[in-house]
Amino acid sequence: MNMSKFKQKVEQATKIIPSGKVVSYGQLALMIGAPGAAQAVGNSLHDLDNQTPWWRVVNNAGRISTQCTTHTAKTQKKKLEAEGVTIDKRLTFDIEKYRFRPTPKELKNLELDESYVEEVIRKYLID
DNA sequence: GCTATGACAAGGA
DNA sequence: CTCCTTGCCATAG
Repeated sequence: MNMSKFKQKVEQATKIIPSGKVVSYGQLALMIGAPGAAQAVGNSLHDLDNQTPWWRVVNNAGRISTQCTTHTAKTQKKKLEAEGVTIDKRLTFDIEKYRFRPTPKELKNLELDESYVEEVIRKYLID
């Protein structure tokens, strides 16, 4: 299968998200070395199969925003709740409470150079 | 190579 | 807080 490097990284990054944790599309974009590609990330997730925990990726407002018919918001909510994430009826929740903050080591596994990793750390791993 | 599109993000009304 | 506009990036045609 011809999968672009971008998609491969999206898949890889998604798979390192622990159960019960979530990341935003923009955050995932940063994790794979594509700052600002939040929308492209969401687009790629749509193509990936169900082996990848796509439900752990939400928008930065702490809200489930998918309208996809095969990966419905209802399904995503259900899966997240099964992992311990509390979500209200408006499909919103406290994202900061569950946000996954990857370690430098995990980021390096995604084939990123160290200087970039440090920049991401400054932006996302600081308390 | 250019244009349109989309499971986004941030700021203004 | 919700709705709308503008900006970004990676694909499809």
